[in-house]
Amino acid sequence: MRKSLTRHERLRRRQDIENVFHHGSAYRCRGLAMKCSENGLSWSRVLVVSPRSVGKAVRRNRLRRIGKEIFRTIKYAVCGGYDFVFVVYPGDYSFGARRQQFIRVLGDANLLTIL
RNA sequence: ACGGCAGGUCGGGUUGUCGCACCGCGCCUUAGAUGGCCGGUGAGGAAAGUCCGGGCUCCACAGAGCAUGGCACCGGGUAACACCCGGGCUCGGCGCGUUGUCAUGACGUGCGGAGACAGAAAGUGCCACAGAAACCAUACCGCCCCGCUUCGGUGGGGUAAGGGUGAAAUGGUGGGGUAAGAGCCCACCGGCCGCGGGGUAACCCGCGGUGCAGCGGCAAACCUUGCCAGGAGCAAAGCCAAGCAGCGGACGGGUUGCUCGCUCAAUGUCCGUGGGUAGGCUGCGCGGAACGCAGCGGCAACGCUGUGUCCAGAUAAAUGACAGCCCAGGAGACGCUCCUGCGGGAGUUUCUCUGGACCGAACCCGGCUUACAGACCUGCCGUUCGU
RNA sequence: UUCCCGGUGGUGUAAUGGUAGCACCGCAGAUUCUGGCUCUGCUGGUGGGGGUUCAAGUCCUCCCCGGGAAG
Repeated sequence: MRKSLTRHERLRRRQDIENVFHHGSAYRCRGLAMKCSENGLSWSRVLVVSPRSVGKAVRRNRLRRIGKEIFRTIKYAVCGGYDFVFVVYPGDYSFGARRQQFIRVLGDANLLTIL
């Protein structure tokens, strides 16, 4: 399976994002929060966001990119048909630790097919 | 060699795997830039703060003035500026020379530095406390003269040199003069006025006159003078499809044969128009105040000419993840070399560990300001070593 | 992205350019058998740097922090 993460697999419209934030189910662990809701499509869409408390634009951009990278690499195991919003909180975590956070939160939501 | 100051340049590189965005009249595919392949490109010196100045867009606009805001030595640069360059003046620093003092100094000159540097003889206002007095008048302690005196002082007058107050006290220093004093008089310095010379100008130099009652400070207080500014900002603005609110028109039942009128129900259906917001496209990055190199002009900022290059375009917002090697830098270990005051210090091969700051384009430029690990270059200063 | 406000002790607020006050809180003492109330005293502040001025919380300028508006 491909490991890409194209424009269609990202949440881009303001209306869709507001919808997930207001009506989605919430899951969280230390360092990460997730909201998701069904989108009626055959594939999933994702958005990674870092709050103001992380720091300045450089640090927030970097956290967001790491989050996108993690989702890209574990995408093959995630159920389709959902919109995800990940909120990445600050903390001194390695790439592997961040990856475990994503897997745990998705597991709590019962949206992992294998593993 | 080390350290400091000032100015300038740069601000990690490279390989592999996976991944992202844009571009190509590239190729395949598809109803269709739908998907794929190939190739190219992909953050900064500050992209930051949003403090100035422009371009660009729309609105307003006959012309002029007022208000408001900004700027303010002079000349140049520039599209423009509160920026830059050169010059002047003032201030303070260091060095040198002359002169003087018990001492601090004064003057001249050189170097490098700072300055929002128009006007306080147009007017208004403020200058707390202290002080006699803070700008229009004058005297607290004093000094001097005259009178009285119980010899302690006291009354009248002159004076502003000395003391005192204060951030600031009516030009400064020295001499003459005087009852004591005072630009009262003189010399020098300062100020003002006039003339001459130099300079585009700011300003400078020289000569002469004037005792200087026009003369304190504050304009980042009001203000005056001169100059410059119409307002908003790419979320500007334009276009596209859809068509919500609204607007216009058409379409009902009953009463009667029909029309008007009245009444009832529906507050609907269809057509047209359609502001704003949301969506898409343009604006938006191949031709510009662009960048590199060379030549010429200019003290310089900068300009001109020639030649070459095309160099990010995202939009909940593209440059990432992992691994390896190299390059700077830091720490440690075993050795080796040199110096030694025998405590140690300096340099270096190899190995190990560590390790790259400030920070993310959002219409685009020119500046300013602020943040910043480290490296390199140039100049000056200091210390040490060698010649 | 653009624009606009604000910052004074721990908290809430005053201050024509001229000694930074007031209230609550805190601390100490007095009063009380003890605590509270009350009384007396004290600690502690102009967000930071630079400039103008004799003198700056106030005027000018550059940063820092906080809040708000437009869509």
